[in-house]
Amino acid sequence: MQVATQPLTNLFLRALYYNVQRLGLHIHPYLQKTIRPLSASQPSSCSLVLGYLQLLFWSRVNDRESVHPSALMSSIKEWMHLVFDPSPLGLAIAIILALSIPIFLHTVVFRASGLTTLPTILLIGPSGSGKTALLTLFERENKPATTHTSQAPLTAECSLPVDTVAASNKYRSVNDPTNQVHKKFLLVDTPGHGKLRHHAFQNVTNTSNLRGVIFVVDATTLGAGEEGLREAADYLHDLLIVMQKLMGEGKSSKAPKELPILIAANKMDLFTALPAALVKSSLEREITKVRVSRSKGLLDSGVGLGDEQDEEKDDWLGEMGSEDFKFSQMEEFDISVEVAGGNVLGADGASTESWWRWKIGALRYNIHEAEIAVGKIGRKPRVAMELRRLKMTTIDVESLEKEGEKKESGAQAVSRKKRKTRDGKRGKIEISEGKEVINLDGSSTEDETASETESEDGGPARKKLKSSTEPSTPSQAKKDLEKIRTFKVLKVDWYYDSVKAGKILPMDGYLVYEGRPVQEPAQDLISTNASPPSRGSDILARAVADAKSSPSTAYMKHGNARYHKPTKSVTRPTHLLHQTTSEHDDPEKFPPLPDYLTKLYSCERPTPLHSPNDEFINLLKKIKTARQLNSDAIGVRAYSTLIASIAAYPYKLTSPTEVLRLPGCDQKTALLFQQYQQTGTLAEVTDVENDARMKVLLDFYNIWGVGDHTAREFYSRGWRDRDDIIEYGWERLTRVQQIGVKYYDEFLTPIPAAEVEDIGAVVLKEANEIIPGYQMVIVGGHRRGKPFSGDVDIMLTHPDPEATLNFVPLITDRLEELGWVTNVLQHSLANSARGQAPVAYKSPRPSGSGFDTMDKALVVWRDIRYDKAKHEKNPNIHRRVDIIITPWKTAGCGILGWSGGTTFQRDLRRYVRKVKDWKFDSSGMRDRRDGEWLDLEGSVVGWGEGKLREKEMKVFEMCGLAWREPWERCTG
DNA sequence: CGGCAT
DNA sequence: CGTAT
DNA sequence: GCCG
Repeated sequence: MQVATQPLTNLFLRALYYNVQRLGLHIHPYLQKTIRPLSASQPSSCSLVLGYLQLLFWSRVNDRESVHPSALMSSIKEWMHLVFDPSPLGLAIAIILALSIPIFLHTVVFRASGLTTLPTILLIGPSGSGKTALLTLFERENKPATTHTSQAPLTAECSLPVDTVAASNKYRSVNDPTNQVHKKFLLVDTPGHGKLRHHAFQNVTNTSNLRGVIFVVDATTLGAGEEGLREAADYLHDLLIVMQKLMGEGKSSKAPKELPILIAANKMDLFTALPAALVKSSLEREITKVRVSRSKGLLDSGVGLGDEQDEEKDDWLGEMGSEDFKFSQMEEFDISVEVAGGNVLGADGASTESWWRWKIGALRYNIHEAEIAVGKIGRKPRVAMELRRLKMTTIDVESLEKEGEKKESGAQAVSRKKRKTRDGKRGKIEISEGKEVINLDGSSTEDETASETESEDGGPARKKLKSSTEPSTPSQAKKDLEKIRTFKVLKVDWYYDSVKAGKILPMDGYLVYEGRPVQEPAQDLISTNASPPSRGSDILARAVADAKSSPSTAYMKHGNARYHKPTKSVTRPTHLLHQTTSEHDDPEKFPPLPDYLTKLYSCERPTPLHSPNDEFINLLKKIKTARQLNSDAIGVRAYSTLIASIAAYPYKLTSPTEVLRLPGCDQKTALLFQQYQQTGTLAEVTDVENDARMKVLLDFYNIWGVGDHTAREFYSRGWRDRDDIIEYGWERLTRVQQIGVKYYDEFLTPIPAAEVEDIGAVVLKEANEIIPGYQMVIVGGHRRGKPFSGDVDIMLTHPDPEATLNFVPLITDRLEELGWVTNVLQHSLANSARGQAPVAYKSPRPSGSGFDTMDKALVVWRDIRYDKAKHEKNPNIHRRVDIIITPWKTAGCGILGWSGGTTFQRDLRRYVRKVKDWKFDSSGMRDRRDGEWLDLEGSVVGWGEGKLREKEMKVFEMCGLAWREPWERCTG
């Protein structure tokens, strides 16, 4: 073999590739991206093989299985040499390997499914751009034919050399097994003439297994104002519309998952040609024009005959409401646009190289056509998770069988909840002397991997999955299944052992998971024979859930994200309010609207803890939460406002028109009320509650330390319950999130008012042990009169400003030492940013005067008192406690800022901004014009009993607000 | 159509 | 981006 | 989603 000039890597790759080939395998190229930096110069096969190599390397380093195919051993040795050889190349490779190892733990090798149709690429473009020449080039690899104007679509079966570089003979060796490897595909040329364009468009919509479109333009005719530019843009616009529509249909079986388009700027060799970047921008500019005139219907007749004319009118290319068209707007429809220059007739091979590369990308295998995946995954839930991440929806064959059996025998499905006992986790949360230590280092990874390999689900135990569930139970469902191809996940060992045996071994012992790919429009099929979410780790249920609730892809197709609203009401309410003049709807008959309810800001009106309309309000709160989880912050704002408004209404609502009178409520709110009145519930709430995704998001969102963003992030990783988080993501959680997960249930347990007061008393006592003279107010929900609280908010203040300075660490340390506080989640310096002292928030503060005060600590609390005779360990549950320290001079502001409901707080801030041009927060009030601190409560002197309440009242007064008792600030 | 608490 | 009200 |  010719070794001298070849890097060892290459040799090894080819050896490996040969083995892969012998087994009829293809490497899954979604790995390609990660490897590109290494193999950019040899795009195709080598990078694929490299992807596999990383797996070998990984298992070598982690040497857990001692199985190594002897056929590969020598190569591996060579490879290892290279890696440990301090050559720059070896080093670079080693680094890349190390970085990408986790990615390769999953699916790696795929066998191509028996596709009935070859992957197809369409060639489209105006006449004279050189399409046919390009076709011929690709077909023959080298010599473009001379031009002729094509009349009908021309199809050529082409072979893509797996290694493009091979064409230029750079790395080719005589014995190279990759020489013979070609991937076949169809290249369809379409006529360029305007009158024949419908052929091209029909091809886009009708071609099965369409992988991409190449739009060829003549770069010499694209100068500004030239007719060629206009024509090309025109054509491209219509083409993109067709593609957009196709992709927009989304779920239809025909639409590909993604549809890349290459704009091949031809004839770049001529000096009159526009550079590729310019081609792109001028096409974008021209398409913007086309788009505008199309939407006005002006150019309707200009384009072509027939089909597109009638339906075209209401179509808009790209992002709705966008001023300028950009190719990037097509991403939303999974259409990636790439512009690359080249030259069909060029002598040098590089002239069309970028086109080649694009084509290989478009033709790469994707998991959806795979039949077998091999990976280092031993357990089914993990497989399910990885598949979710790859958006590969399958139905577990095992669970389908169970369904079938159930139907026949009426036997119960043995719901053996297959969650692994979470022993692996114990290493992470250690309990020592009643004080929990969250172990943050990665030391437990080892166990996890180990427990993964030895898990009960993996290995031969799985053997009886399908083949051995013998014909004695000839369920029809099962028989149907046999006919449909399934997607199998096997342990890598199958590959190793196969190579060793020199033949493809039966998969029985290696099968980790077998599933039936879900054909997209098969939803009804699923929902009829499946009971969605009952079984926790049931892949079937998850597949169903996923199929049903994929709002992200479904809605996002149209318009921009801002208008993405999950308003998929099943029972669609009438869109206009019926104005039947029954006595209930007669505005005259409504109870008089209290004058405070004409007020726009919720801080201007009393809002009691309970309202006659609590039931309706609770439904609205659920919609609000749904808005939050769907990243619609503005929707949250809107619902907060209207909830606060309704909560302040002292009468039971009787009609939708009555709702319209309330501030923050409008048509939409009235309709919601109407629906509530008629059905006793709200369709959107029902939808949300039945939505598996929303359930999961809510569960995550309820973890302390996890907000809506992170909840969605967890979901997108494929996690579906807290166990998934613990199993797959524990090391990546922040410390407080780990605590949040650990005490999930305890933190959600309501705290009775008496316990709240008890905790307050303990904190006050200990504060006074440090510095006597402290005063304490329990703020938060408890102060508003809630019989149960979610957490405890203790505000401490002291007449002496020196006492409150830097007090938070003192008190938390003491409480921690005494054992009341088990964890400090967060020490906050929020107030210190502006300081205890009056200081302009705009101008940089003068240094030196006590700005290092920590004003609050968020801690985990547990009562240390328990009956030691009865219990060995402390049985009390963990509580969330906030300890807030405020200097005396702003204590009124502090208490006010910590006592109102969220909406009350917002509206208070909005109010002082609008009415006074002030800026309020719990550390005080400032003037927005000059940033000066305003002393609102200085007129209250002394520090005796009742002074704090007086100070708070003073703040209301100075703001021009009527006093509201804390229990009148329950805005929700 | 911009703004929406700090 | 999380927390607090 | 409502207000100015």
